[in-house]
Amino acid sequence: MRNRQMSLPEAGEDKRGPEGRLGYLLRQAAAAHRLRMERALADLDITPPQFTVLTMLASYPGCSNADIARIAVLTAPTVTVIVGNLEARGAVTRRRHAEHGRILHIDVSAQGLALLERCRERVHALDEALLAGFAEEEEAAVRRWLSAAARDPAA
Amino acid sequence: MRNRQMSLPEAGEDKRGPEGRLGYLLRQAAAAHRLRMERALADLDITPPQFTVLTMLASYPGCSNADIARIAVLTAPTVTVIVGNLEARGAVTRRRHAEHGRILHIDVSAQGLALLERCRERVHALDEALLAGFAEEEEAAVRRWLSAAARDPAA
DNA sequence: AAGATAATATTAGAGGTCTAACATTATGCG
DNA sequence: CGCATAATGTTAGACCTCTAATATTATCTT
Repeated sequence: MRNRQMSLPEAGEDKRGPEGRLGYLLRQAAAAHRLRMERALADLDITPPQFTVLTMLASYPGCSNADIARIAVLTAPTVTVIVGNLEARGAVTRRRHAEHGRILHIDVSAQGLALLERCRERVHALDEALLAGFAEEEEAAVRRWLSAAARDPAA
Repeated sequence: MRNRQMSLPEAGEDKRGPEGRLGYLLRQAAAAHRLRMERALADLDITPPQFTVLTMLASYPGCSNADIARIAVLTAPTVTVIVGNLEARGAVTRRRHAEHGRILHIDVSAQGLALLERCRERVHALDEALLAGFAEEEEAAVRRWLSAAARDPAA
């Protein structure tokens, strides 16, 4: 049932090649990268968002749910879900702030640190692959563009 | 509770500026663009994925669930959800193939077409904004890079 | 013609993401 | 001090996305 009547386009053709709309291209590229990461991490039983949050927790130990939401540009409920899954998995633990009774500090467990190391190699390899065949000037343009697109999600 | 003990970074600083990891930048940029689209379309009661699928259905009328999954690079269950919501909303209708009893053809309703037109203006405006401040050479590099990143989600 | 293979559509289950609403705790102002 | 405001964490509900499994229908092979 490939091309029934009017020959549908293949992936990368038509509006979905380099001439397509930028927003569409951006979504496709991000979805493909997410899927590659998901599959690269699947046997370690960790998801890409969990890896991202775990990385931040390792960089800024003891920060709170709200802190993570701010630096990861996610909402508080989203972070609650991700940290909940990391906790259920044993990668992080939580403790109440000494004086501020409401705040919960999050710490990466030894098991979580070991897990993080194993993830890093694979994710970095995928990141490297994103640059294959591009000159430094092009890379600089891409970085500048992505940073600009990431700013002001509210605007 | 801004900077409690060790001064957490602001958005766009640290690993999240143009020097950050490309995969991370890509995710942030796509998430920001998705959120902008969500908010731009919210009052029309349609989501970005629904807009994407509706656009494809208008371009290739009468194609099936599986056709959409192929050209949008999504899985069949995902498309089932999105088309189901479009149908519940009255933007599309479905009919059985004349001879192939299993295939369901999807058609955009008049209401769906009118809706699509209203969406297009807003989405195109957001797409234009993605290019503000970038030269043609840079745009070409970005397009080439996004297309490369979007290829081979399985690899 | 009969059985094996492939394609289509759907359901179930898990996880991520948002908005809206709520409960709890800090902080600030009169 | 006491109340208003803000920050933190959570729950509820909706949607998108995946993998895995199932049912139905077409097609191919022998």
